[in-house]
Amino acid sequence: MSLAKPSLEMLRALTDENVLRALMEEGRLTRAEIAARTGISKPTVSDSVRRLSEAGLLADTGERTTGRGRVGTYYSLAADTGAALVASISPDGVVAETVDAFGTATARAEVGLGRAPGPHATAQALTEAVARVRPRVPGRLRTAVISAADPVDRATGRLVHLPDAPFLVGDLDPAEVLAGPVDGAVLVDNDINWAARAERATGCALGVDDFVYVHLGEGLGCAVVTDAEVRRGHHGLAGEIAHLYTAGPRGRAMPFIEVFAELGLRRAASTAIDVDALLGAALGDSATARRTRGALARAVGGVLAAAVALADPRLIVLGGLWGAEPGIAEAIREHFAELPRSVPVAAAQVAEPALAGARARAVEALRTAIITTPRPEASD
Amino acid sequence: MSLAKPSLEMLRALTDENVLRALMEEGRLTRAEIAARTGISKPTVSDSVRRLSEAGLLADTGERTTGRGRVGTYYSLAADTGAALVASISPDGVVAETVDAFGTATARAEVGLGRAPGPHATAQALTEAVARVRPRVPGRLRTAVISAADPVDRATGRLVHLPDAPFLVGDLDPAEVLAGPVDGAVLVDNDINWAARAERATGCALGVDDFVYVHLGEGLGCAVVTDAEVRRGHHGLAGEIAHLYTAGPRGRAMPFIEVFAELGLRRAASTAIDVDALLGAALGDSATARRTRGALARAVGGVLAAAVALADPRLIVLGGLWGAEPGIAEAIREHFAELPRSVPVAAAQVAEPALAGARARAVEALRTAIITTPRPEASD
DNA sequence: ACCATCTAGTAAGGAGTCCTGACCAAAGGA
DNA sequence: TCCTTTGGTCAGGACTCCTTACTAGATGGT
Repeated sequence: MSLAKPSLEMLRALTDENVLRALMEEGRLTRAEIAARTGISKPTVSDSVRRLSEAGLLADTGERTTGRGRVGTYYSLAADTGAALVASISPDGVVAETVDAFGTATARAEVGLGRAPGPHATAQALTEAVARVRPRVPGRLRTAVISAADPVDRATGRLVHLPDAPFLVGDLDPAEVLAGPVDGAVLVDNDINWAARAERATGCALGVDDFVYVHLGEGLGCAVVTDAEVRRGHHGLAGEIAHLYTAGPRGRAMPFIEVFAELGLRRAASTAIDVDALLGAALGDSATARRTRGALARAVGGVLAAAVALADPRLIVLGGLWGAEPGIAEAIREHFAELPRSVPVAAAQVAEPALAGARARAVEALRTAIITTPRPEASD
Repeated sequence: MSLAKPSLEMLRALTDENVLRALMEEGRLTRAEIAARTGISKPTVSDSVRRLSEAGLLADTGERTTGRGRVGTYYSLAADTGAALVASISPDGVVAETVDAFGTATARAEVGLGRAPGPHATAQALTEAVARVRPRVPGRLRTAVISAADPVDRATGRLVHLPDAPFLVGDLDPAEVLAGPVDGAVLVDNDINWAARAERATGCALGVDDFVYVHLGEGLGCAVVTDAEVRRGHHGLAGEIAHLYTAGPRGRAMPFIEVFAELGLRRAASTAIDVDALLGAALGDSATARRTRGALARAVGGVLAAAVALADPRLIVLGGLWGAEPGIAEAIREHFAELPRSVPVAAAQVAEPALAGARARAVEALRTAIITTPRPEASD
């Protein structure tokens, strides 16, 4: 039995939610406009606005309608309903932003990191970035959404290290670092998953319910979107494709990540791919470059075939430093088109994709937090 | 804006739904029992029962409470609320069942098929099976849920033929065949997907939200369950693993289905696996049998690794004629345990899994149909 | 045999929510 | 100045749900 019990209180809450959402989407509205937008009658809207104003969630903006007819009063969310924190964490540095319930970014700070910074320095950079945006926004930070360049454990939100995959950021628990400045829930996910959500919201996978986003950079990963959601799997490690068996050089079956070892394209003493070396070896018109491109295309093709077989996407999106490189992407596309059950391949197009995806979710989370704010019982 | 508009009608509908669901789960209840179960007050329940009785959805069963206190009246769903059809279609034959809203199977018929029957004979068998159960149930057949032993197109519900995969049932549109006897929606899905749902509901994957069900029989396939749902993908072809690249004999990368050609285990002039030959070649203690088992385990292991990489399941379930065969399953399990990121492997345990899964969904669909039955406006 | 006890269901009244339709207030245009 | 237009309020009514008190009818103890 997980069926909501009907009650008048529930109805009222639904009315208030309608009113709040209308204002979050539009910014400011008169009561008559809210009534027209939501389909709720004018007296009911007036009641709801009074309730929400008394609870401190709404406020008269002071603005008035102009034009024919009686002057109307514009209402908007109260100024102190709080903000949400968005941050992206990678070995290059930390970017932190705050957004309000209208989806507007209100502050931003970037903190760079030197070479091979380690988790301690990264945590400090995160703290620093948050400290820089914090004073520039009014109200509380009611929730945080974090993107990290490593796999994220779904249950704990901690970054995890998988065997034979590079640990780019390192052992870090963003929720712990943010426990001070943020007084609500902290949601952490992998940057590739956020990038996929961003491509679905505004990029080349606009509105596509089933697609696979393949990230080819220093690390290898992908995001699987089915039925309009990124599917994270039990531990949150869905899409960690380093160990997927594919075709290596000379037709041998081997884990995807091993292909780069065979081709001599991994960084020394690391499992990370040497992107500069890869681009140097694979671009151009020489016979060896063509051979390298072919080897990469076959290896990636095996991965794409696996994704198609298991997820049946409508589209495949290529992202990452070398995955989105036109010369290589074209080779992949050509090879993949030859395989049975090929699907369209597109290139990622959203700028700062991980941050964009996390930002959209942060707005949602903040709105939900505002709507579910416990309100005092009406009594006077 | 996809937010429900609040209204009193919606509240009443919710109350009625609570009452109906309580009765569907319990069979018969007095109004006082319904009130206790749902948390709704007794007068409100009485009102709802009166409404629903007048609409013909509920009826006094004639039974009365015994024991201390005033006699109570038992109510139950009306006898003519209809039934749902469940059918499983495979080259072996058709099994048809009807279920009522309580989840009880009320009639069953099986129609066998000869060797290589073809779609026409299969359609006839389906018609015949339905004709046999139809007279044994009162009321309409308000919905149908069908399991088919071939891939199913998600948009149309038709069976589809994939290159290099056996087309076991053949070109068939179950919805068309059933258009006469069934007057509601017809839902068609692959038998492997239904089997996975059954294992999640009552079998070895009980309550597991993320797992992969791998079917190894004449055909090859799998079902991917993430976030508690089977994910079908854009066309409904998620889990069609015949073309997935894996390790073949002598370490060569090749599509999964090709491994069986290399091992000489496919049926003549077909892409179907010769299960008898496979079991003959792989079982026993001879050196060649051990070699064959090893080759199969490596090939399946590559597929499992791909599924783990892309879906991150908590569990893998092996099903199908040779996948659930203990000797082979053990070889697969042993090999898979050696790979990085191994996860537990279990054997399927539900009997008639496809039918069981479809049956459960049929009950749900029927219940929803009854609850959303348009009811006459109260007016006298 | 009688009465206390227990339970299903009803009745009455009240609180709360939403809507319709009439009405009021104030500004712009004719 | 008067009419039109528009935001907002008021009054009344319909409806839903709940609490409290009560009735009906059976059991079980004394």
